[in-house]
Amino acid sequence: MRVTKAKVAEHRRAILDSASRLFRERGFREVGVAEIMQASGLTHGAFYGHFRSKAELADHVCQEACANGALAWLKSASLTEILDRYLTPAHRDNPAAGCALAALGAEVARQSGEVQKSYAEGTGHYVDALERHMDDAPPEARRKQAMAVLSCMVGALTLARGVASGDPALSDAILAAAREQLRSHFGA
Amino acid sequence: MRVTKAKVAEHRRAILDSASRLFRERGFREVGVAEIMQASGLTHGAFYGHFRSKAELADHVCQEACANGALAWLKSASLTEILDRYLTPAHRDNPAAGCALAALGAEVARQSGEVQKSYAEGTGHYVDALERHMDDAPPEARRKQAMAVLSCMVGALTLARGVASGDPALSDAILAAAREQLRSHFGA
DNA sequence: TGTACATCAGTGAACGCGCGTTCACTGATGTAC
DNA sequence: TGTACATCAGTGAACGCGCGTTCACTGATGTAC
Repeated sequence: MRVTKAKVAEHRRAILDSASRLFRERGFREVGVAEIMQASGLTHGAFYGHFRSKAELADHVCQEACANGALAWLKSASLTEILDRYLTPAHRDNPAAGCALAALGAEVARQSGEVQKSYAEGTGHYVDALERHMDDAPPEARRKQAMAVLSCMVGALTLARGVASGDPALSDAILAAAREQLRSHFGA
Repeated sequence: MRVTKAKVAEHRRAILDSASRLFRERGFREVGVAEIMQASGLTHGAFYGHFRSKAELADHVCQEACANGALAWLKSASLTEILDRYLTPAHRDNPAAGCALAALGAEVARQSGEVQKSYAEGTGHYVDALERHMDDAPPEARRKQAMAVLSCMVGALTLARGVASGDPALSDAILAAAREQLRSHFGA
């Protein structure tokens, strides 16, 4: 049955949000259209009224997740605050609501050119945001420091997630070590 | 037709090697049994004479790739040599022959407990190997430094791969920045 | 403001393809005598 | 060492399930008068 224009927009938003969470949690391939629609409170077939294909949905999700992210917060918070929020067991254990760069990084390389563009732009923005916090360094070194800091953050989260079940203590230790090292080398 | 025992072992090795390359290059889900067998010079159906399932193959591949890796080399090389080999466009562009921690990290969390154990052990060994190179630090700090260095290496490679098509210059810059920062902070 | 009708978002079932897995068969290997 | 036979790795086709996609249908929405 037909539905209010407002409802249509609401449904589209619900699909994007469900997909964003599910994709970050389990990856593109492991999540089906049927599951996304169920999580959005709609039926399987309604999907194609909103998107042309699953790939198109993946494009939109990546663009939103990578481009927007928590950029405003990244710019206003201090580096210590950023590290204390990013490098935690809570973030590790909840990829669905976490950093898209870390969650989707490996899969992005196999997606469309659009997605890769979005991911690259998102990464660039993250570097920009971190660059502002590299206080005690000559200007031309700040960007390099920001890239190294972001690499360490993403890598620590990735490794911590990979070993979370197999060696929980190591997982916690990696997060703590990265946090400590980054703070002592780049912190205020 | 039946085949020499030596040939059987050779075929099993070929399957493991093909799968190891293909999985690192495109991920577990994106690579089919048929493709692995074709790359191994055998037919589709012969697979199940060697492994009980695709999941069992994934287990074995992870164990080999994560546990063994290039550990001997990691221990004998200097930190500068390690960084100069790991953080390069060549490594970025050839995941099939590259670091399993970086290539499989995101997917390992969705694999069996066996695989996760292997990944955790592999990560532990990498940390051990790097720890030896943290010369100018008190012993209790070396392990933390090693974990941060490994995080930065894996994260830089992941990010560089993610943005490789979307922003090639940024991709090269990330590798160079991580290499430079790690060398200046931890190098000999 | 009311009424009549065209539009179209959502439904639920069906389709078709790909992929993991199975199986009857083949013929070379390895073994028993 | 030779011969006869059982074993079994590999073949190629088929099966069946899951998933992305399509479609005829429904009935509420929004519009034209």
